[in-house]
Amino acid sequence: MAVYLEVAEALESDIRNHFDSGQFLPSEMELAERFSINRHTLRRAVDELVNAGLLLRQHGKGTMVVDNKIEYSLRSKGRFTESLEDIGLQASCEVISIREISADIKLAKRMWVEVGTPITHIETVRCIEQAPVCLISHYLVSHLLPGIAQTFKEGSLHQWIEMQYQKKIRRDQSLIGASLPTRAEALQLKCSRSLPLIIVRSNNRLKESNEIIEYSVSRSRSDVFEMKINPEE
Amino acid sequence: MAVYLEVAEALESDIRNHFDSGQFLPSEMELAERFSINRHTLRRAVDELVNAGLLLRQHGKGTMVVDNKIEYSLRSKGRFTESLEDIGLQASCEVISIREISADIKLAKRMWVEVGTPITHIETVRCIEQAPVCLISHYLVSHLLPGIAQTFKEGSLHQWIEMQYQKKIRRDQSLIGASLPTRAEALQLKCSRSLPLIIVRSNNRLKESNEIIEYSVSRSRSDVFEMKINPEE
DNA sequence: GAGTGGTCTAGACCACAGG
DNA sequence: CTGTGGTCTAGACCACTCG
Repeated sequence: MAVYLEVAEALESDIRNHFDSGQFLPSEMELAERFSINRHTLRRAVDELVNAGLLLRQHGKGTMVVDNKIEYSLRSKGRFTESLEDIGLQASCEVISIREISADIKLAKRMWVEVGTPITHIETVRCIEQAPVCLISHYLVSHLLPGIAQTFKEGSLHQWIEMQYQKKIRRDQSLIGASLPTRAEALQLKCSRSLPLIIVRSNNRLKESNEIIEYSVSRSRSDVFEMKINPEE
Repeated sequence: MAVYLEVAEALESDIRNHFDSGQFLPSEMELAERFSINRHTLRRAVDELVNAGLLLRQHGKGTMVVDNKIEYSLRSKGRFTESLEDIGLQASCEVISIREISADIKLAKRMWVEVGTPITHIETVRCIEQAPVCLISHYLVSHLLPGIAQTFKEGSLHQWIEMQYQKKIRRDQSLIGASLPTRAEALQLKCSRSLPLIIVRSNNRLKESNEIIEYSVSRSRSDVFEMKINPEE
């Protein structure tokens, strides 16, 4: 068996036993010395664990452990099955950012509004036991929700809207896809870049007027979530 | 930009232009000389294309081109949006295998049948313009569909069942997830192991008796498909 | 045996993060 | 500035395939 594979295995059990998620490994130099191998060989071993999703390299900073015991406890529960009615609607632990933007041509098309329409862009993250599991981008038609950028702080955005604005929201069609996370997404979700995300894009309308009020894109860890569809016939 | 990335790009267009699927590349030594770089750097470049699914290394033999031009024509059309009613139900070009098995504990649980119940397991592949894009595993309750293993050859399995057995089928709940392909799946779908698949698991029942007649698992290329959900309210 | 890819070592320098 | 990971080069030897 190749040296780098043996080192990878040894390293993995070291990490499982002595490291928590978010911690940084010793430097490549130090690890190479510890295993009495060349740095290149050590790197090859680390490559294995990076590909497996256990480690995340950060240029100039170090190599972080990203697979953690929390994740195990999540996994042991099995994957969440999330009713589609809730996706993008339910309690989001935390707001990451709120920005006022105006619709570019792509967004305008998706939301059926004019190019340049003022949009409130809210990024949220949903956590389970402190572990981020889902990122959601909400694009809201600003003039239908005056002041929301100032007032909304946390929790369920849709509940907030229904409470504060006395508006009922209706879920429109959704599209479900999958892709690998960007570097930024992997960092935010504290996961490997080789863990697929489930992407759900959906439009939401006002129940009365049928106007589109929101377009949202959610990106959920596929090791945690599974989307449930109930045909209503 | 790193040398190995530039070489990877140059190599890729070389391959697209001058190589067919199944052909072997010149040796690493020769390629390294041709690009005036070290063999290690050349290998790093080839790594990229191997990961991308364009090349396949074979120890002692050489490096083979495994990509197909079809993939491009698919991509250029954009992704299919597939109505959920169709997933796992619609025409499957080709049957890969048909086997009679008996339900193990896992399958029995999913299908709500007794352990040991005879099941007909049909593997099919859906193609678009000769390119495989979706693998489907059908698990059918054998005694409800006598002789299906002998008679079904190709096309839509569900149409076949409705025609031959005069039974109406009703889609039950579905679960949608995502994961990376196994080695075997990547080979069958002629795609890279880093292209996520969309996994849809669903049960189908007889419309009249409400008995479960089928459990199916489909695995679709996420660069080709996107699943559409219409809320029916 | 000749030729291919696979691994390991060694040393150098670059690019990025953070004090 | 220091320390980290990222890249490139160079040379050696091993393991596999095939004639």
